[in-house]
Amino acid sequence: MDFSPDSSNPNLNITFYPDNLDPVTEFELSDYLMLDGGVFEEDSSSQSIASSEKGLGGANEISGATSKTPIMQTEAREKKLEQRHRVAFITKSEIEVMDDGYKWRKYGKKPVKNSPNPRNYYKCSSGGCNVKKRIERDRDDHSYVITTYEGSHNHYSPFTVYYNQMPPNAWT
DNA sequence: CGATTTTGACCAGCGC
DNA sequence: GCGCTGGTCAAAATCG
Repeated sequence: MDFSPDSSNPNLNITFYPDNLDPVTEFELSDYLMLDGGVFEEDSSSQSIASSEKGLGGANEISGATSKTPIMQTEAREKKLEQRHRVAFITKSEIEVMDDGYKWRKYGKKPVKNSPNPRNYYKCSSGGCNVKKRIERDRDDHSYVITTYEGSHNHYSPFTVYYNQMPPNAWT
């Protein structure tokens, strides 16, 4: 709420969603890793999240997801969290809250140990959809933002809907 | 006026 | 059993 989606967030754009990333996007995906907690059934939906639903996977190089990732630690606690699709992104951006097309409602904030930065908890506010999202800044580089999605949406992103309804060249 | 953020309290799991 | 940590809830406040 401390930011207006229009003026102060030039990087949050619809163009960010479709297949090809728009050059306009100000932040760069420096690193992204996918953590899938041992799901009961070979649920490939977690992968589709990374590739299609996020629209980022496509041509992205999964450049060594180990370069700078304190997240790897959390992998340990991953084991106890079963059946939870988790996708973690490390994004370089000044703005932590990125508009991925869904409506997120913040439901909590916590100070992180070993970090001066708080961590924010969001939930998808669409009816019946209980996807969670966790946003936190890197404690070393304040310019990096760690975003973790948990679960899969029951519905399409509003942006995706628009995209599907629009003629192929409506984005130029 | 409805929806969303804020913030502290509450709760559960884990380690010692 | 106790205390710590991370995660969630809920009531009040705020925004559009």
